[in-house]
Amino acid sequence: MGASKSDFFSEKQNELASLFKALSHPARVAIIEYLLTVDTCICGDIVNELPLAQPTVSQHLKELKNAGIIKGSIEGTAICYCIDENTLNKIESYFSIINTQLKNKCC
Amino acid sequence: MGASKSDFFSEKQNELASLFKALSHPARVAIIEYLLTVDTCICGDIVNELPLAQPTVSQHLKELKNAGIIKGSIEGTAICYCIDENTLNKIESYFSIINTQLKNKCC
DNA sequence: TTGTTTTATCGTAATATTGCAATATTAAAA
DNA sequence: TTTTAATATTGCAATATTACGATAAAACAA
Repeated sequence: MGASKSDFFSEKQNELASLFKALSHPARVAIIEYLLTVDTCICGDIVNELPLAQPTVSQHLKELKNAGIIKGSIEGTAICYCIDENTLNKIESYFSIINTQLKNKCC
Repeated sequence: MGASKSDFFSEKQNELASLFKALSHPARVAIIEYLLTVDTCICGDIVNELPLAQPTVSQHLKELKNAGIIKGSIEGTAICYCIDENTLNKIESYFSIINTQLKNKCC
């Protein structure tokens, strides 16, 4: 096969897996970290920050946007990208809950 | 191509991407969540919890183990699996730092 | 209009992932 | 030793991902 049997898992599990998949490439981690280093939303120049061709970066940005991890707004010829704080807060909460539950375990 | 150009990114970015990749499949999210529902490490019976064949589950467990997200110890014929608290704490810290930094941003 | 800049999409090649049947391995039980 | 049970490995087919050249689309400038 090759297609994951997502029908057999809960919607929440699939959503979480999608979020992690969006972050599962070093280029996309690098994009997030670059967006963090600047004080405002970034219009243009993300392509110049990465060692990848423009169509490749565009594809990675699309995946981050589809997953809801970043937001993009058109600003003339350029597009301004921001991290979606809401989504990242949700991810932190998820791990926070896991780690709280782990406190009472054996290992 | 198809291979990611990991040489062009930092070691930390590659490590993070690997962790997220390990969590990027609903079956592996389900495994983590199942390990959380029990009070001790689980010996055996992970295969019965998932709608996947035994070799497939074994492969998913291997990926989680290689990423350092779970630990497995041999216990007779069975293998006992636990979540690696250390790794999950690191992931939470990562998002905690990101979210703190996001507090001072525009969007 | 024509040109320029920026980003997206298409098409395609290379590689990776997913899933499972068949089989192997390992350790305990009979 | 032989059997049984649990997990791992191999091999392979189906599908997904990654990367980029070529090209398109959108918005502004001259």
